[in-house]
Amino acid sequence: MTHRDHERVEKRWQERWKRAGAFETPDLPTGPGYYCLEMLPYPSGRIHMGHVRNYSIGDVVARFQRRRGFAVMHPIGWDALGLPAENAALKRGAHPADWTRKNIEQMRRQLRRLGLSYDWRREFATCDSSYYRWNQWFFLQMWKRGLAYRKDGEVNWCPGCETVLANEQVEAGRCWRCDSPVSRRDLPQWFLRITEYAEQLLDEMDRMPGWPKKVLTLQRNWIGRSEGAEIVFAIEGLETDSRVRVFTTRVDTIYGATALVLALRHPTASAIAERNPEVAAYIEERRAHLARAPAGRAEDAEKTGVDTGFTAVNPFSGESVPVYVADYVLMEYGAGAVMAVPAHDERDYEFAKKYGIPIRTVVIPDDAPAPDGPFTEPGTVVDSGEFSGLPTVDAKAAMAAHAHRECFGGPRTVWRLRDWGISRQRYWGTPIPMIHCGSCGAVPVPEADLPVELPRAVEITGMGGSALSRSEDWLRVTCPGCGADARRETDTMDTFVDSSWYFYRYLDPGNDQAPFDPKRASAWFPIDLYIGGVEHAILHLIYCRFWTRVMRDLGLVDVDEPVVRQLSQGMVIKDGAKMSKSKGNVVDPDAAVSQYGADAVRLYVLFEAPPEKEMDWTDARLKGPARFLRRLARLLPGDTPWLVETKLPDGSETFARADLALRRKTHQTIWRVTRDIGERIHPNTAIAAIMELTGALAARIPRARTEPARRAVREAAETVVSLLNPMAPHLAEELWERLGNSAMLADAPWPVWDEELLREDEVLIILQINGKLRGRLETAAGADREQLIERARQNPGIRRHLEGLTVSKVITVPDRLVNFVAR
RNA sequence: GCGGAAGUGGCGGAACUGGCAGACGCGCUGGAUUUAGGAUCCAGUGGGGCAACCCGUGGGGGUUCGAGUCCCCCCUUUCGCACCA
Repeated sequence: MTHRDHERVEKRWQERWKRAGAFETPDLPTGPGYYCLEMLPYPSGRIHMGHVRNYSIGDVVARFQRRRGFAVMHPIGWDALGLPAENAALKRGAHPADWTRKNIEQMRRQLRRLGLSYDWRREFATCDSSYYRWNQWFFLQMWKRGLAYRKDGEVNWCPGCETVLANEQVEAGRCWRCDSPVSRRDLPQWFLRITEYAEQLLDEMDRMPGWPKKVLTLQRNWIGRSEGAEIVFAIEGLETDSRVRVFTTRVDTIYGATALVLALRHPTASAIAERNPEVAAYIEERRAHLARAPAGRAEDAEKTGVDTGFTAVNPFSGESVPVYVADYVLMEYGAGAVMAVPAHDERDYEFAKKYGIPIRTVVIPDDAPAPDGPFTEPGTVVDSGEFSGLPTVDAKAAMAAHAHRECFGGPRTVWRLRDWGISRQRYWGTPIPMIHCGSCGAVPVPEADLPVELPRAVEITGMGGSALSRSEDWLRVTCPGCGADARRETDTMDTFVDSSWYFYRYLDPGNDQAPFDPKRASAWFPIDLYIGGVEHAILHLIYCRFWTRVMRDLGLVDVDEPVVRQLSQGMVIKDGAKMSKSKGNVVDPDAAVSQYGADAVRLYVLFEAPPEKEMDWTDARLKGPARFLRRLARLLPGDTPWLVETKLPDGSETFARADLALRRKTHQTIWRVTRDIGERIHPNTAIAAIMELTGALAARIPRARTEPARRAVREAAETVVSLLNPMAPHLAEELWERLGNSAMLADAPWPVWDEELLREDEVLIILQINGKLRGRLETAAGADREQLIERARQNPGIRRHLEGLTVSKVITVPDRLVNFVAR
């Protein structure tokens, strides 16, 4: 096989597979099924190396499991809604739909060139209304159950373009297009009540051994369960709404509370502001300031606040403490108010120092001296009435219980996770199926009217809000409730909605009665392996877990979790940096495939590093795997015509030592590769093992003159080709055929190893004195311990070093080592 | 600051439950073939030493007959989160 042959060979096999429908999967598996899934790509225009890596890894597993006898579900589709399509529309005037379709065409061609074993009949794009109508349907189900609701939410607002901006459109606090300073605005937004599932989502993670620890940790932190207590303080002299709840994880420090601090947006802060112009002015000034601040929080910003003049009663001590309004208290977390304990909290300490709030120590360290600043560790409670003398842990429990008894609070758990805001003021997304009616309010679109399709004729200007809000024909409807004139909701859904359940749709992409047939879901789910980039460790991988639970509660699926095993593959970088157009370090997969072939490119990305690690693309290294493939192609059958005629060993042969050694290597390699792919998902070491076997095979071929020798060679040759198939499928098929096999390798069963041949009969024993290597010993496996020690003593290295020493003990590991402990 | 992960030849990386450190590959050196090669083949390749040997998995301690692997402390690099009470 010459340099240029790969193109012909690869095209040939891609056509064969297609013609034979080799990778088409039945809707319901007849035997055991395996669902191998990779994250679907966004059709940005061209595939990049991250895709090549992701899909190559998935393809290895899919092809492997298929040959192991599973019905393998291995689909692909397009995450086709989203902002870039609108940006393209702005830049070059193409309609988002056309731009997207064109990109899909192009990228599909690129993926096909890689020889991936997808069942292409299941392909769909999330911008198909036949898909997103089910987003809408799910939304309506959630609305019915109170899982979807509308409330004010904060958005990035560009006053220049008069539009809402996504976070990534805000650059250093300014609009990416017109450079106006971006402010924040409260607008009504749609939310999904994911917090309802926070506890389940968190607890289940203890039972998800197939997920990377890293991902689980990220998700745990994101959900952020926090155990503490809620305590009610009464504000003195304020008639309306005078009770303020605070959340704390350190109730044990409550006797040290020397202030009550409210968030800027706290209702009580507003009530106070009505009476106190100074407070009102402060709140307004701060909120205006924060509105101008860049998206993301001002982390090291200096804390500011204002003394309201009001006081609140600490229900534990009965003491009155001043009430402040300050910018460091978050309205969205806990109760939106905190008790300030400067002696035992960094932030309160900083705040108290600045405003002269007293610092009162109520917890002392158990063994260390008290620190200069706040003491935030657990210790022993002091000066705290009846609770004095208790260790922190006990005080927490006792005080929370006390609060509960006395009806001014009690134990409470709060979550960092917020409800999922799905509203986007965009055109190219799933329209939220709601109608606003003057008399009925927000009314759901009747299910029979779904899908609410995106109007094709819109003008995308990037100004003046979403294009939908300017699409009068589309906007105007009659209210399904009262028949009055009404308007459609113009917000569209976050595209994370699309990717939260797409993998169910692959099972039944043509279904127009339901999102999918539950029988199919039950047959294929949970997904056995889900591969994608680490960047989705949190959002996508939590949303899709949430969605599956909602679907479970709707009775659509019978699993709690969608994914058994998750693999977060590392990024592909170049010269130590992320590939990007601006850096000009993008490697185009097509160019590499044209030069070296899909097999070589696949082999390279698989071989270069284990999947979960970052991988630095280096052109020069691609030569290694490419060279290996070329060498193999020359070797088989090459100038070894007898290879095609030779049979496989059938047990009747008597093998010479070298032939037996080759057979051992063959079977050991089957074992290793099976484990490396099937269990560890480390194609890199699988490939190394195959290369080793190839080396042994190549060395043996010219010496194989007897029939048994040739059979051993034939076995090794077939094995190399067969094991290589998941990684380099085209060349493997080609060589398999050249070796005289008529059936496709894709349909051939995965090789099995002979246990007998796994074991070496000759072993190398390591000889040590006090753990230091002093000699080696070749011997038959299973040698007797005493004999082994005797033979070890004869070893020149051992004899020399044992001279003058007394052996106190000999440690042996059967078939491995003899270690003399001597002094 | 909090939390996680990782530090092994010139480079990417191997090393199952503690038992030959450096598999496999890139690169490099020497040789062969070649008009030429950024093609191919053979041999070598952790460091030091003529050698026997000695030293080597970020640094320092420890456990063990034996540590890349287990425990403690430190350093570095990375990735999340970031006023979450």
